[in-house]
Amino acid sequence: VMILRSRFLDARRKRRNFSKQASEILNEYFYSHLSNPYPSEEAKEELARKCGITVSQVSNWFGNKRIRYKKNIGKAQEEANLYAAKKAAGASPYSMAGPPSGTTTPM
Amino acid sequence: VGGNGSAGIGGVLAVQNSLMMANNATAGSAHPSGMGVGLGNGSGSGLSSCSLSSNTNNSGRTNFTNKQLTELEKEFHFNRYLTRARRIEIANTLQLNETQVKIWFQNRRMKQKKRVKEGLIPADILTQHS
DNA sequence: CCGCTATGATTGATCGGCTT
DNA sequence: TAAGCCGATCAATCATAGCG
Repeated sequence: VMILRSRFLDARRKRRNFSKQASEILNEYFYSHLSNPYPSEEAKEELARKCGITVSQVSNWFGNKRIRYKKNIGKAQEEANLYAAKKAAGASPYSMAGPPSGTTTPM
Repeated sequence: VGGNGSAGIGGVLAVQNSLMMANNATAGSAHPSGMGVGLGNGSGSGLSSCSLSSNTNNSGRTNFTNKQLTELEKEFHFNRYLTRARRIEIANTLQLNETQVKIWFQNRRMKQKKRVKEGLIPADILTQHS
């Protein structure tokens, strides 16, 4: 049993956390577009370039981020929200529309 | 951690093994497109019962066995697209639904495309052109 | 050195849109 | 009109990195 179990540790799950800076860029984008955190293919390419990762990795990051963000809401996530608020204040040519919720999300 | 309740011992067990690898070509076209907005969603899961030979988890996710995956891979290399007849035959042999076989092939194609796109995997057999 | 959490990747299945 | 495919995403899970 369990033999076979991943014969050779494929280079797939051998991940390496992205650089702090890459995470910064991704998070900034994510929180700056909370109303629609779905970057276009072009946006993904640019993010990938800035972060030094592949487009697929950017897609994976947003996929994981969206889901994990939802699973929290009301936790440190809101705290991270000020992340965007702060950076957005500085420069954000994007439009911030309807935030997820005013105060606390009843549910 | 056996995540799923796969038999504790002497069972099917099996974690994502290294059952992948393949190549092929065929480029597709990527197009951006507007889509739904905002997070949120809400997959309506209406599962219940079903205790046949389908190993679905608590969710509606089917855990294919190594045998099934091996057969599907084999078939995929033979043909990246299925005919209705072939699909039925395979579904029958592997005890899967036609839909599952169909979906598996679609996902497999996308997977390969992705590999070719960035990864250099290719070489692909079936480049019969020019 | 160990246990737990954070995080990147994989994948069966779903959704919308377009084609046949 | 229905069925299949594509592209993107979801949702659950795996496996490892990293921190205390």
